[in-house]
Amino acid sequence: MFDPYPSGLPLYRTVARQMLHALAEGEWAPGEAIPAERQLCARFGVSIGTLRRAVDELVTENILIRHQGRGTFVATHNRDQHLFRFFNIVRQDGVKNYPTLKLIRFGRARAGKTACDRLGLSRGATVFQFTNVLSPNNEPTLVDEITVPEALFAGLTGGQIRERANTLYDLYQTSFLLNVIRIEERLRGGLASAAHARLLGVTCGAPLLQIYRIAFSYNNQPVELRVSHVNTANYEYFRGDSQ
Amino acid sequence: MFDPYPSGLPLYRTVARQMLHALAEGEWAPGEAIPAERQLCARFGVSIGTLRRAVDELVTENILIRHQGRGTFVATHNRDQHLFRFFNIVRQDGVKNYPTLKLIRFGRARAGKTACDRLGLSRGATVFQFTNVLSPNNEPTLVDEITVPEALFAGLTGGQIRERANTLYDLYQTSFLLNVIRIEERLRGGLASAAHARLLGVTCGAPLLQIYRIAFSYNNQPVELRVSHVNTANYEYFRGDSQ
DNA sequence: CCCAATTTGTTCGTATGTATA
DNA sequence: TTATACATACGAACAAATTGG
Repeated sequence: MFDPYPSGLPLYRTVARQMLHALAEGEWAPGEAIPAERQLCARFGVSIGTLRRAVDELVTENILIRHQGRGTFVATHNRDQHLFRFFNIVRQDGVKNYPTLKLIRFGRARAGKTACDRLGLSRGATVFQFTNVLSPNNEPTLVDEITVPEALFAGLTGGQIRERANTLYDLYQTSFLLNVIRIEERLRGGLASAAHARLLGVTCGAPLLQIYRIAFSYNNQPVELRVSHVNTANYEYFRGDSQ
Repeated sequence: MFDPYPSGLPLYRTVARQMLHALAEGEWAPGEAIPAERQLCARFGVSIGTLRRAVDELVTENILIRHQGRGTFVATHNRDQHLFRFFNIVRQDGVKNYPTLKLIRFGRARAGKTACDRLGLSRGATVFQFTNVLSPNNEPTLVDEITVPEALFAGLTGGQIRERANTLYDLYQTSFLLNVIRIEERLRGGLASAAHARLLGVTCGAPLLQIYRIAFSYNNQPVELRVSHVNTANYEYFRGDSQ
């Protein structure tokens, strides 16, 4: 059998990569339990210690979740602990409230230059573009302009976005088998355009926080480009911990 | 001997806390190697596996650094890998360049209400306040307004800040035994005041990125409050990874 | 250049504890 | 209660990197 993982790596890391491969292939689906440790030891031909270390890696990356006595599960985007992992806007008094979401626009277009670069698309590729207004505590606070490749999101409709039961990333996960496991964000200060001012209920030229996000799935595949404009009069972007 | 760490915790965690205690007491100084694993096993009366797990915790928190064949060292703020751990401003073309720093103001005052709250000070406590302009690539880009408690920084002078060889946090570490190991940041959009506009070479009312930072040492002790105003015309705040 | 001592890194396995179904 | 699963703790054996002679 072909071993796609060059040696020279520690055994626990090659096991982790093999598990990542199984996840990317959809062998283990989000929300489901993966086989028990002993079975995985047999499958990969390693000791319990080595296997646990491999699983440790995927757990610290928030790809797997362990529950003592129950099993090890593929992380999903519909668990409360994870709702705020990719939503860093909190009210200045510290209140965390998941926002309501209103779809303003949905369309299909050819990707621009930056979208091609950021999403790794070839020129002329088509994308879906849509705009959401997010309102924590029913206060319109963010405008999200989102771009995703049609190749990965075949058949996506505005109705799916409107009628989704959980977060957008849960929709990506359940309907398109795309698991967002990592994001990169770049933040700047900016001024409200007329359109953004209207959507957020501020004056044109008011200061806004701008966030440029790329969301990645397995194998560092970019799946979403998102530009957010945030009214930080009563809210702020919070970053805890280090790293 | 009194055990300050209540049981019920796993053994490896109590060992990690005891090591943290030794670090906070200054028994192991920044840049120095801590005793070898076997010696630590003897000292704490645990097996090699348990000790390594305790060390693992401090390594993932960037408090210790392991080097195979050499030893385990207390992390410092003057290593290249760590220079950018707490400096997240990069040029939009991706170039990372450590900035030159110019001290604009240095003074001593009574802490205001927010400073007392954030730094855990009692009313009327005195603080040092100083202002820096940071210029990556010799372009004035950030204004940092910094507040630190006099109780922790006894004798701090503007000269020390000007003549420091490395980063500010290296000065905190070497001169005041304060190790910044974690930060919290809150970001907002704002407009340039006249003073900030002059320092950054922008027009009054230009959009700026505002960063409110609290820096923590061991035991979650806050040691510094910092408000940054960033001109993001050519630079941006970058956040990689997840967590 | 090689050798030996030291130190951390990896892999193995066993035994026991704790949580869940 | 019982069975299963993950969590903790122990320690042996060997590999790999570093240092100093």
